[in-house]
Amino acid sequence: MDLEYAGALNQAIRLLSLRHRARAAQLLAPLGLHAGQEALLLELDRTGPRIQAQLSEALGCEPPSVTLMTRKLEASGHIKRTPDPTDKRATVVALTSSGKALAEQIRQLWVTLAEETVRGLPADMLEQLPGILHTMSTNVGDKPPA
Amino acid sequence: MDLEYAGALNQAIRLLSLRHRARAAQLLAPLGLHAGQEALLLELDRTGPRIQAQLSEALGCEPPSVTLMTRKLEASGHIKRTPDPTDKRATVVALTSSGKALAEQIRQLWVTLAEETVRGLPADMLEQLPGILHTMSTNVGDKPPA
DNA sequence: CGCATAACCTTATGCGCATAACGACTGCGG
DNA sequence: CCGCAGTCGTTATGCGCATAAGGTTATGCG
Repeated sequence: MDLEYAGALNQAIRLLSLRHRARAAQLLAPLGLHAGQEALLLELDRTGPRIQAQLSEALGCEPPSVTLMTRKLEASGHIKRTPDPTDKRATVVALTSSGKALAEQIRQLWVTLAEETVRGLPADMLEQLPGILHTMSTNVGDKPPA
Repeated sequence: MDLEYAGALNQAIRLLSLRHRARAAQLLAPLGLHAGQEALLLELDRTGPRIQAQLSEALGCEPPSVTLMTRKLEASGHIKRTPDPTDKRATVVALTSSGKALAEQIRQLWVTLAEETVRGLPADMLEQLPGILHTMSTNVGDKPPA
């Protein structure tokens, strides 16, 4: 692999990360949300109440991050945290009604963001793109099987 | 645009961002670097000494971030910050010899990271990929011309 | 020439993410 | 039944990033 290609690729991924996240933050700000929180709300809306460990897995971030995010979203009134009756270690996280409403708005914003992001790309690329991105994620992200 | 497609796309970008950055951090840790610092060193190595405002522009992050990163890299001995003789507001940032050596190592690691990232993708996609990513960055990132 | 505006940097503060270290609980093997 | 490894969550700490506000120097315009 070429030094120049590798640099261009990594730099492109880094820039896309920064800008996509920044744009998401702009769109989410009117809803009173910070970038990253939307994923948690969408996941809960998609699958129903879940344990924090499951959220951590689904969101691709570590348990301490989930602890803080859930605390803040609870303070904002969008989720509710209750002790799991069957496992005294765990706490289940569920959407409140305001959280459900917010999830719906986020989905609309995400259409806007996605359209904006892929503007000008050929149609056949649009088909492949999610798969490509997913492949790269798993290539670079799967836990060491130890 | 489809709600489902938009969700998948944004989620894929978010996950790729997290994992690619996390993997970069793993690779950079043995060099004593944190993710994000490598871009600054590579930029300096590519273009020579620069003003912080130029770095801010090149890296795609805000001036306060550059201030902190440069302070820490200076504390690590990899760069040197000196007042600009022709503009008393500005400070020019230059690589030290240890910084130059580090930049070379980073370039090697980036080949590793890039190869890992695109593993399994078809060759014609590899050609288009940097352009695609760049297009998405600029789509979502250009400053409002205000 | 003088003054308002703009550019460069810094400080303060806050969020999302990470790792490390810890206490609480579960559940399995002896 | 008990002890111990593994799981769930939390706290503490640190980094990269952001925005907001302020100080200093440069510059362009009347």
